[in-house]
Amino acid sequence: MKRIQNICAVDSCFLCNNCLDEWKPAILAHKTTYKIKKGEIIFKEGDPVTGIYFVNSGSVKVYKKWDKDKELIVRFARQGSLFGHRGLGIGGIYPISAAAVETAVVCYVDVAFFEASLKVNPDFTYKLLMFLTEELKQSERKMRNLAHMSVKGRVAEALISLQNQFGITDDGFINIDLSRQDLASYAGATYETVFRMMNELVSEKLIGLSGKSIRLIHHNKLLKLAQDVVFL
Amino acid sequence: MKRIQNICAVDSCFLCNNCLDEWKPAILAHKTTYKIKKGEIIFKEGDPVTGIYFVNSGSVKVYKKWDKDKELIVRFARQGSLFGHRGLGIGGIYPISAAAVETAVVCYVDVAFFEASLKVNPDFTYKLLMFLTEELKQSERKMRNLAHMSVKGRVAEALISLQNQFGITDDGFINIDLSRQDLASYAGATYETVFRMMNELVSEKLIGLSGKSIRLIHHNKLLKLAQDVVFL
DNA sequence: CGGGACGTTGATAACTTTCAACCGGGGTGG
DNA sequence: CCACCCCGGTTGAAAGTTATCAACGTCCCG
Repeated sequence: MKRIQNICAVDSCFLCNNCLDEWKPAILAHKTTYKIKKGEIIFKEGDPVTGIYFVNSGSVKVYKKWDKDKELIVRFARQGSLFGHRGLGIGGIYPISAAAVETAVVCYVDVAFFEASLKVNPDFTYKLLMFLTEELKQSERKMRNLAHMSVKGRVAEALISLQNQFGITDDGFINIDLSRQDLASYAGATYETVFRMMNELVSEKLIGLSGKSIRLIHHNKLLKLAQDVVFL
Repeated sequence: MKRIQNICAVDSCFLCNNCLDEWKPAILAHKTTYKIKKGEIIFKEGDPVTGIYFVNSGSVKVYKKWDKDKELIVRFARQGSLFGHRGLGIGGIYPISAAAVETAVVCYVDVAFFEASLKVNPDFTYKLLMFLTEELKQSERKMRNLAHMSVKGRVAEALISLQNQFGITDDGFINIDLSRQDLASYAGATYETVFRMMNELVSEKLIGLSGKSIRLIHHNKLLKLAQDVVFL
């Protein structure tokens, strides 16, 4: 996690992009920028909260640990999104961990400044409110899936979700470089089980593989597999 | 769900309680009050969003359905809390359902008015933001538990959580009248399995039963059972 | 008195994790 | 340059957990 020159692309930053114009100079003066290497941990649950992060490029997993070598990936943050905001509110301790999945550039502001932004900038607060509402919907949806959906369904859902978030490359593969381990953590199941389910999906011709890359072939059947009552 | 005279206890209402004083008359003029009988459904996921509810008395379960006769209870709302706010944001459709667990009195304001409150009242928006942040923390915590914790642990966790939310009666029992079915839906497991786990907990003397009522006996052991790394 | 909802229990089936072993490739140190 | 090691991927078998099914009991309400 190396501090670098500010190269924040203002128009793809949640903070800059949703703020009053007159507040932007303050942001630019205040924030710092870091480059985070693939795999590097940014903060861990239990760490005292210092600030909020905004993703410029790359991708970051937000996760909760369990048992030293088990975790659940709660969501991914990528360009234009933020993380660390769960540190707000009571406690002053991050309830989750964050690490770079793909080498990332992030902007950082400390909590005090962030809260000042909220005070000064009601419209920003409102935007953040909407952002949290969406996160909460996703979160509860995922909760229900973990409780009731089979692993195969969850894998299907995870893949669709990844494609929605990261898009596809020119040759049609999901545009993210994710280890199988992380995929498993995202689907909320073990490595081996996810692997087997992937195999089934391949032989049912619902997805295609090329090395680590994954391509969705039969989007509709995948959706149906996830028995999805689409109230996204 | 019967409309009744406004009997809102201002000091236990999230809306009234967190708002500017000058906005309160507008609220009082605008809101309506309903009495909801035990078991009655207030809205279902998929329904178009009409407004936000604030709980005055009683208790309401917020849940997601699955499969006609399965559901997952996401949280409970009781005095001083609100529900239906997940209807905010894009979509205009409730992503969750709500029903009274114990006969409840709730205040209701329509979305337009609620959003007007947010605009007029930055401090209220901020409070709501904090509320959502806490909800999100809870939600993600529960997500992790569903993914990694055993049913027994989840039952323990559910009971502790219920006691924290609803407190205890004079004779030490958790102060909520909840069907086993709902308890199971809250813990995210089947009826029968939860039943068996309750039996185990009883014979381990961690909890006590009296009819439907439940008393926690060995709080610490329950917590440990839930292997809880307490970053609440 | 009958019916239905809820509670209780056991047997069985299905699903998922766990464990253990193997493979192949990339990087490292000798 | 090569042998080795370690990591991530792959596979099979066994164990453990949880859901499902079926049956029965009980209480309350109509």
